Amino acid sequence: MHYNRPVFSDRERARSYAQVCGIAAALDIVGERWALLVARDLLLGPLRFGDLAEGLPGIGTNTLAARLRHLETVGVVQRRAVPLPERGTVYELTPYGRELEPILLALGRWGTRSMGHLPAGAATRSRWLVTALLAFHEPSREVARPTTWELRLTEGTYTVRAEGAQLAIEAGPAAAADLTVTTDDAHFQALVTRQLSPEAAVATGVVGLEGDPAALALLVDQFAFPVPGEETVG
Amino acid sequence: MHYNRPVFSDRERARSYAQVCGIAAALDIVGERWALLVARDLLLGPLRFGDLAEGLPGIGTNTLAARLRHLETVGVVQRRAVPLPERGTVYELTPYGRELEPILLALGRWGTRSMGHLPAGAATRSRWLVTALLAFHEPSREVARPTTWELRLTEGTYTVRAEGAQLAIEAGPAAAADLTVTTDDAHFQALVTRQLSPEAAVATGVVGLEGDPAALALLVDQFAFPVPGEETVG
DNA sequence: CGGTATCCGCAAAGATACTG
DNA sequence: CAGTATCTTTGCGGATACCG
Repeated sequence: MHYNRPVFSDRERARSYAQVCGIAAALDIVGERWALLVARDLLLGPLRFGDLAEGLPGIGTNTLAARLRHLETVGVVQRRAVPLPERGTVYELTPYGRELEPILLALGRWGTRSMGHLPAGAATRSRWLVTALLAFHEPSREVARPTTWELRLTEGTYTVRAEGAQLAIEAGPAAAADLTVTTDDAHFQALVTRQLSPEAAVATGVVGLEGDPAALALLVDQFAFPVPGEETVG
Repeated sequence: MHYNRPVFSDRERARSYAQVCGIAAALDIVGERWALLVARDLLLGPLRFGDLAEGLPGIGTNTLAARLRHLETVGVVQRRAVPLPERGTVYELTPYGRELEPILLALGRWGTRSMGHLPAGAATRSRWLVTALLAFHEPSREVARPTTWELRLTEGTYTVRAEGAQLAIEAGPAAAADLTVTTDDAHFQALVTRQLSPEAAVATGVVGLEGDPAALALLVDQFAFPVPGEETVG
């Protein structure tokens, strides 16, 4: 693996902590406001500028552009041209940026216990819900054979694939899913947090299935979300 | 475990990402400038306001006070009165704050590969060097029997204790050390990064030992620091 | 020593308008 | 759609003065 040495601008140098410490160095790179949230939204695959902006309510296009430029300079994000017929540019994590994944997921588990402070009108995105699946995946719940689910949620479709103790999720439809689950974010969240049983979900019709119905319980079982209200900080 | 629900001020509410996402919630709490560095410096034990300020060059006492107030409100840090004869107040991590440790250490390992951008005059602290020991501790290098080292470095004394695959470090002298190592930060760093052999260190007198000299090689062996120049980003 | 309070200047961030 | 330009607001760093 080879990377370029990023050339820091005067501005970046001025804001640098300038400490001989790995933690401070990391924060020089991803410590600015919004930076880690950009990385979070890219965990499930490349996104266009507009999709990123929509997924970061309140960021302002100038700030987003500045962050992307910075993250590109330091080797966390890279731009890639999308070929015809779609055209355009997408942003994706570099291999180095992808190594933030376990850190982001651990941070997410830690922060979940402090979600009590969120205001009533807090923003919701399907992508964040799906990312939480990664965070609360329980490797010990191994699947007997490789299984693929397609999740059609409020704002998009995601593919979940389990193989042994491994779980991989990416944006987009599945090539060949064992089960396709169609529902909205709220009901899907109720499912994985065990506030809505798979049976009830199907019986009441709030969740639509296509494929092997038994795979729904298997999906829910892959995750160990904290019980709401327990061990909460704030 | 019970925590209070933090009451966010108007300012904090205004800066909140307000996203239903554990990662965003975590950044609402520790995402501001300096916040995670305060937590880092508290990993090895409680500190006074002045010690914190000294360990965060450039922070400004008002900003430090604001951060500590915030971290206290959200349940990451707590103030504690120090009894006589010392008197005063120290800040320490709460149990919730202590759970940041693995995250901070992982972030530090990640950021270490980007330390190439640091300016020539970057600040150095014994505490950060010792924290790096925690980050690069290699659990597979189990010690045959519990061993305690006392490190007398440039800016203070630290106690390292290994037991099986576990390693614990805290600020302050050891009650009963197998070996006391006296040297400056630069030579100690050279030791643990294997740029200076234990034999050479002792032979040239740049490292002073008191106790079982064989324990020095054992200490160095507990850590797997990345080889400088290899797999560097920036 | 252990902070708090205040003022200044700068740079980042938010909002919005605009352009290729 | 993918940004840039501009304006306003806010946070941060630095200095200093002050108080228990």
